[in-house]
Amino acid sequence: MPIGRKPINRDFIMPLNTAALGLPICNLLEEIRARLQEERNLVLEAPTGAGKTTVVPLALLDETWLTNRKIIMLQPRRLAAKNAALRMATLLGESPGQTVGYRMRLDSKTSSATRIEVVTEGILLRMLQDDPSLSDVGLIIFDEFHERSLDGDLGLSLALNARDTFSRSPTLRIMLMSATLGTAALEAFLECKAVKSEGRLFPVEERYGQNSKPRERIVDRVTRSINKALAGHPDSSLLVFLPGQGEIRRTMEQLDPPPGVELRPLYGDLSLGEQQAAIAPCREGRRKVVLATNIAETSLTIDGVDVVIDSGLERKPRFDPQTAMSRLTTVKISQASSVQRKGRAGRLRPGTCYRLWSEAQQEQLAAQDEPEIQSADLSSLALQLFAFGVYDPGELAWLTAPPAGAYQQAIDLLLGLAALEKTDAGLRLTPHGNAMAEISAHPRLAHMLLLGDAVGARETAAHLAAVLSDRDPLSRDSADMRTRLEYLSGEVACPGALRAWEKRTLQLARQLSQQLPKATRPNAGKPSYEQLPGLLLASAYPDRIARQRHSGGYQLANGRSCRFASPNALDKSKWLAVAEVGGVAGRTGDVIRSAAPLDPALFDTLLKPQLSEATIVDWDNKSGRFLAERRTSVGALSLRKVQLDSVSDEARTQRLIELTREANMANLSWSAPCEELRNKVRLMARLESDWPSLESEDLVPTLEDWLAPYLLAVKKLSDLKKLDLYTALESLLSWEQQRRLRAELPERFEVPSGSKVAIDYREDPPILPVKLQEMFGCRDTPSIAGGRIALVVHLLSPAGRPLQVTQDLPSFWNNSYDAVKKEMRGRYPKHPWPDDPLSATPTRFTKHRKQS
DNA sequence: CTCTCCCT
Repeated sequence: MPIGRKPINRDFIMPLNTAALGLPICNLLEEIRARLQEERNLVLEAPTGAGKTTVVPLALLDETWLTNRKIIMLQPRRLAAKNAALRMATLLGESPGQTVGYRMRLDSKTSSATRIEVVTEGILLRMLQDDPSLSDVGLIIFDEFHERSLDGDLGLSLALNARDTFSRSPTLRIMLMSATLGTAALEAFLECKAVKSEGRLFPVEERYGQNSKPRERIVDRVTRSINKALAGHPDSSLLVFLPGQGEIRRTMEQLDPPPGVELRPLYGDLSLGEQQAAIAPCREGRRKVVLATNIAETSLTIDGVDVVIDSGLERKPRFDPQTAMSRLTTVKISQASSVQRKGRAGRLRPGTCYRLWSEAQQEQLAAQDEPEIQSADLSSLALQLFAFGVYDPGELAWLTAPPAGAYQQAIDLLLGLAALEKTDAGLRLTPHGNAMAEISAHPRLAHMLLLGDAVGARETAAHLAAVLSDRDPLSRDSADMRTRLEYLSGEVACPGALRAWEKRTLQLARQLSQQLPKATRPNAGKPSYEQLPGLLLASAYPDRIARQRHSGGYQLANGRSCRFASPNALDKSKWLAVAEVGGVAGRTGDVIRSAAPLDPALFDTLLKPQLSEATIVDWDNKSGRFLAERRTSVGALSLRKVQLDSVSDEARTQRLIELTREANMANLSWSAPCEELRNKVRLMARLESDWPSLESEDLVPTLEDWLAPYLLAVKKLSDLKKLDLYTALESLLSWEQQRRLRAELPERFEVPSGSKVAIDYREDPPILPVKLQEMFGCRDTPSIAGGRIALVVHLLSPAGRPLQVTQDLPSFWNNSYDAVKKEMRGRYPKHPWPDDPLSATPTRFTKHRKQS
């Protein structure tokens, strides 16, 4: 025991908890202790109100396996972390910073005596970076793990990895605390059995909607429901869950509340004061209707509410790997979320929850929310992994693995920001990327900070990065990023309402600035003061460099179009560096939320690395030949074109391949022999391995390999049709394969009459169409490929009409021939219809010709 | 038809 640390009187604390607080979790403490004594992983399943956050860490403080190492408890939110530390410290008769401390960005209270640290999830990643073995930590508790935040998932995977990599004794213990749904997956992942606790909520009655007007707008349904509930619960305050600000505003416009009822909006964009006003209790004799977004589901609790009205909807961001942008979508909530929302009505006494959907629909909701890792921007995660020496996410164990598409997008972005480079041994972190990983901001912003430093604009870059890494209260009024910079630099006095924002943003900026490498001398050229905001933003968001269209609006380097939501002074600028783009899924065009003018002269200096050059070749109908031009572009925006004198064979071939690929090879002449070759090779591939595929879906991706040599002769577009496709296809087969193809799958088959009948390879199995009389005496079904493929024999009448289709000739002679003979003898009397076809002489002629 | 929540 460290000198000077007061021994903790657990006997005093625990009875206090049990008796005074009556927390259900207290009955399970002995079991939790016993389990952690034996096992290194534990899942604790406990609903809200069980008291786990306060009681569990304190109860484990004196366990011998801790060997004086710390307990780290993770919280998804700053306020919750601070509150948890405060409650625990109070129970010990201390204040935060003694035995119990907390740490979060820009705010911490810890000391050398601190044994329990409550930290936000992002801090754990920084801790791991400082000490990858976590040598002074004995237990990590992930609280509210069911929320499945990106940092929580990543922190768990990295903590498990740290334990495996630096195995020591006693080992690091890991505990997940989660709400009641979905713990089975956690148990399986950590190979342990959950300890389950009761909750402490009052019963809440669930009332489902009738779904009588399914097409009614959500705002109208909510309005009706609020009016009904206000009448039906004359003394109650209401909490209404809506997806977003728009619905809150429209509902408030429609409502005409009775006297004594106050309407209070509540969402994250409101200032702290406005949020507190929404939560504050009413004056005596009055009641309130709080119209809230998801902020009231987890972050803020509203006391004095015993009726909840749940629209069943929420807005969620969805990262689109195609455009590297997140956009908002309105989606149905999960069952877990509906339980959480309902619980808000039962905190102090029994309550009622109105759900605006039917009981049958409840069953169809997803059981739980999708883990954030499945729909998030993964560029930060990818950079962190590389900084930890994890070059492939597959090296870690994941509860939910990062999706491949978004991960690849993240890698592409990091390559574009020069954080990664390709080497013969695969992708590696560059020194620049290493410096980026040290900075606690999105990789785009970290890159911008380093560039700002290199052009002698460290402070401006830090101000911009700070603005862009947090909620931006100015975005409603102004899209021009320069407005923020003027406030933060002190050039323009900041309005009083923005003082809190200004203070926090400057704090953030200072921290970011301190994370940059020590004073490097500006070495990358000197932009002018006017050029700076645009340059910095364009370095962070090169894919959102935008150029005005003649028709108005802008086109982005990523190919999409966007515009300002309302007339804006910025649209005098032909070029913009756009930072944030908004827009709701399903609506056409995106909205520019923040941007700065961009000086195109920078493309010749500091932004030169963003340019790409390409030779574009195309067929020119007028001159009847291929023309080439050299094109300089920023992403999808073309800057300059220069006509070239001649077209190289290589460039022309490449263009022809593109055209062929776009046409899915329909621009080539697929003759009957080509088709037959393809059919035959398909047959052989079914019988044997090692045959190439001539299917379109396999040929199109490999056009460069097999078609390119034949394209050298194609000087005009019309030459494509003359190209010898058959030879090109055949060359995909080895000589031996070509020989065997002819031997195994012959063009013709010799039937008993001596005719050499063409086999029809268009069907599988192939068809042998032959006059019935020519097959007399044939006891076995004809076959090819050394007897491995029985042909489908189409037995034809003398007029060439199919009489019978069979793959079993003996059975035909035995069973069906007699009936065919009876019917046909009258119609074709000149042809032979013998009683015993197997001993008759096969012939292709009539009786008369046969005799002659 | 003016963007959910959260964090280094």
